[in-house]
Amino acid sequence: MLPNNTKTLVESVKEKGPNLDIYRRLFDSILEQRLAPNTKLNEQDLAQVFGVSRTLIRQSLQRLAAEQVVVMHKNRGAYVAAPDVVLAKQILDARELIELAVVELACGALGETEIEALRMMVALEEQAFAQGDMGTALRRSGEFHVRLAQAAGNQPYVNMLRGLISQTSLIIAMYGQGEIQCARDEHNDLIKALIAGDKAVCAELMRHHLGHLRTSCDFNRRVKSGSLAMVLS
Amino acid sequence: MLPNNTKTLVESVKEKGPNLDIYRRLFDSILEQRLAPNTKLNEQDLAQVFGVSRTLIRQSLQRLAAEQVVVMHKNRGAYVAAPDVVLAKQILDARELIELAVVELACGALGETEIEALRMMVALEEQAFAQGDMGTALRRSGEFHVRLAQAAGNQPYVNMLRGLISQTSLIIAMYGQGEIQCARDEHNDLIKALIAGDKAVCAELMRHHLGHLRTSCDFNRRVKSGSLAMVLS
DNA sequence: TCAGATAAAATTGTATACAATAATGTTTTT
DNA sequence: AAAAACATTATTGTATACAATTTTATCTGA
Repeated sequence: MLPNNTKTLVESVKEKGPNLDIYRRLFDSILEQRLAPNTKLNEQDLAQVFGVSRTLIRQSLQRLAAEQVVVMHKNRGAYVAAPDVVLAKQILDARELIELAVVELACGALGETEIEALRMMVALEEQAFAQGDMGTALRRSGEFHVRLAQAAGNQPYVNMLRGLISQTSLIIAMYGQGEIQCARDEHNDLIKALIAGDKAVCAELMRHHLGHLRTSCDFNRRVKSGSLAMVLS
Repeated sequence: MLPNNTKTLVESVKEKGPNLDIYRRLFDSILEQRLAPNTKLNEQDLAQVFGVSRTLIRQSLQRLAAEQVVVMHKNRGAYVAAPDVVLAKQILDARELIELAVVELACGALGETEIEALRMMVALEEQAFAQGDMGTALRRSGEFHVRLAQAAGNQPYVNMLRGLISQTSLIIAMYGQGEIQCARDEHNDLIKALIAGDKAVCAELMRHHLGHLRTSCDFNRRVKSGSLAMVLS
């Protein structure tokens, strides 16, 4: 059996507003890295934590599985996904493809409202970072990118990117090291460039931004925390 | 109320091998356009048709909804998705983005096994077409593209493309006119070009191929069949 | 006759109960 | 003591039961 990280799971999810639905809370918990890759997601435990029946828990888990944030093994339950090195690189490639397309669309085409919203997201991200809440900062960093895709005005891009970004969180959790957030000003730079409207510059900024992500990962290292438990199981 | 296309639904889904699971059968039924956009998917009816409880039906519907093939309205049930003109264009744009990336990866990099598999898919598609089974032909056409993405070796591309292709089926059902399949030889041409290994040629072929899709759609026309029922509901 | 209100039916949403499978612990055998 | 076989427990998979909501049908009053 897994060394009981079930309790950790429970505690990491509790004490939040009761308004957010179960899916969202699980999703955010994973994005904020309070649920490590390979963590087993026991249905009954989660049902108790959230105060609902297993029915709703299963719905959420299945939706997360459809997004590749969770993997479900038949008759053996759900686990936080843990992309291997090969998949991790594919995810980052795919993300770059989408993000460059987004930037292409958004460049010089942002309305005042959208610009304001993006600036707000950056502010929130920096605030979380300043408070040392890295999990929230990471999640908000992702939300910035999703918001940008929304501003670009292509719904499939938004959907696809959302999935890729959540998987990026998993990749960072597994292979990340050092200061991933060190380049968070880049979001502000990107906004400026998008307003300026030079597509080549925007694309280069985004490429550079995502490049940081790659270089901050050590794909040689054997995976982090949760996975050990998985191996021992 | 909707003019009872529930019976149509039932008949369109029945008489298939019992091995395929429910999700797959629903998915294929939509891809083969036996379930028109906006068709209501009644849970109890489906449960009876498939001989299972609503539990499994709901699981399948929720998964289809996660893939945007079905939309679920709270307390009002599931309907086959019916992308509007704006979304339809976004979907085709997104599909082109992914497909071009796939072609870029696959160009000159296909193994003998993959080539053989792709040729097989084309043969199956043509066979269905020859037999006048347009639904199956359309589905297999999509499967060819998915198979190509698999051969390209990037899993996220496969996942994203799968969703986009299924939505393309809906777009064709709603806006398509004339001979969509008229250019089905293009799949064979594409295979040849991929083997030859000229990326520019491959990209151009794919662009052209997807261009056919756009030109075969009339986005001015008001949507087809099912949607009227939706309006009347 | 038609609009609105009210009652009945149908449909979806959630919880619970039971079945099937896997994980764990104990006993038995060598 | 180690390994295999069995029994027990825990967990997931599916069906059913009940609650909430919406839709349809009926009734009422102008």
